[in-house]
Amino acid sequence: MLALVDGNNFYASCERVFQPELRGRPLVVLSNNDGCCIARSDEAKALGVKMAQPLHLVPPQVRRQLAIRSANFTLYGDMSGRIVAILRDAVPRVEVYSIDESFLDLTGVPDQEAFAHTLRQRIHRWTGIPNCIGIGPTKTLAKLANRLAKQGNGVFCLADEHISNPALAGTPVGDVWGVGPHYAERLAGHGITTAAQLRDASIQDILAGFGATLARTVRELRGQSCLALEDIEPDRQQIRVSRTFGDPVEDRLAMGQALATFLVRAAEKLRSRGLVAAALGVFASTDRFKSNTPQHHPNRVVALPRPTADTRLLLAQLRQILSGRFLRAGVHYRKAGVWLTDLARPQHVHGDLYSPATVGNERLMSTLDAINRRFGRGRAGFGASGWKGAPVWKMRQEMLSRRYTTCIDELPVVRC
DNA sequence: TCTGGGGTCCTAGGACCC
DNA sequence: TCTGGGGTCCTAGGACCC
Repeated sequence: MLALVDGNNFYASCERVFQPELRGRPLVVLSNNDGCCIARSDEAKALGVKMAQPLHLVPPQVRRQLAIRSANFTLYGDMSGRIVAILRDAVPRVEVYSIDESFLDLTGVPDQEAFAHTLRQRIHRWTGIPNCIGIGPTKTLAKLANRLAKQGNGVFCLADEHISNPALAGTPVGDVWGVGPHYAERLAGHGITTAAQLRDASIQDILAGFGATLARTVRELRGQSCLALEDIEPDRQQIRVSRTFGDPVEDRLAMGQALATFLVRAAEKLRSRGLVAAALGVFASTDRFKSNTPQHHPNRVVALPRPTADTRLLLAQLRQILSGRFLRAGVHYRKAGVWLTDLARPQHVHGDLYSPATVGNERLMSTLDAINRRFGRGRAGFGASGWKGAPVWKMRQEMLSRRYTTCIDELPVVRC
């Protein structure tokens, strides 16, 4: 049996831990650049705020009632780590599925429901994050059980004998993990609108009409495990860093500095995972919502001469891309990003007979990383990123809370 | 005025091989 | 009039996830 532990309204709950005045109030957390609502407290959901709804499309009378925060991923990432530490202490095998969800292998746990109740309370007490736990024989059923737990008392078990129970008949098919809006609509055309109907559909029909992924979901709903617990995280295939700018950027120099900043960050992520990249991609785009202005969406991928994790070599490639006709003069770009692909462990890279398989100065990079780890991200950097004050391309974050758990100057103060 | 960021997997079709 | 069969690899696009 597997358990899925999920933080309730996770980002909103993280904000509430350190800002008690937000408790009981309708609260939304916005995406980067203060664009969309990506987390909502129960009270905000009750007011009708939708997931990923742009804030400016929330009706003014609703918006007036909302407490609003900019996304504070530094805080959420740290809170997530605390929860994972509790989980790893409780069971040997944990798969961290996302920032607020983990799968647990409950093999060997005698009374699983009692265990889940205890664990749930411990997480709440030790971190302040309310959470729910779903238990089921497959990941898909554990996900579904988690959803049912949220409607009930925080823990729900979909044991084998219950897989045919009314819970699945009462669950819209679109709420099943792996069924998105597009599939849900097409399934409805086949008369399948509930989880129970999907479970009972013909595997052949689903395979032919929707492909292997959804057929696997059907099997999982029947209690046949098709998705293993991945407690050893597989290596990334791609690392991407991109941002929407607070204001459109026309200036080539500013665009170059923005892209260099993203690339520096991507290379840090690459090294932190012990990988090298063999290809670099760069893109930029104009505001797709402004159809009356000139649109341009340049996108280029280059193979690197040799795989590397050296920021300087990557920046040299970026410079080369930008020296061509990548950007157009006079165009206002709204978003840009870089991605590193064809990732590999350096010891697995094939070289040729006469030259090293990978290139780059590892000692220099690890020294740089050590400095930034110790003194804060960006303390030592590269001229290409720009250095004179706040960049013109910075994102909008007008309601950002403090880094309560990761910055010594921003710790919460308790008075009594 | 204002619309996120970062991932994965699968499939169909084209190019190419013998 | 007549034009095979079987395979791999790559890529773009679509679907999904949080």
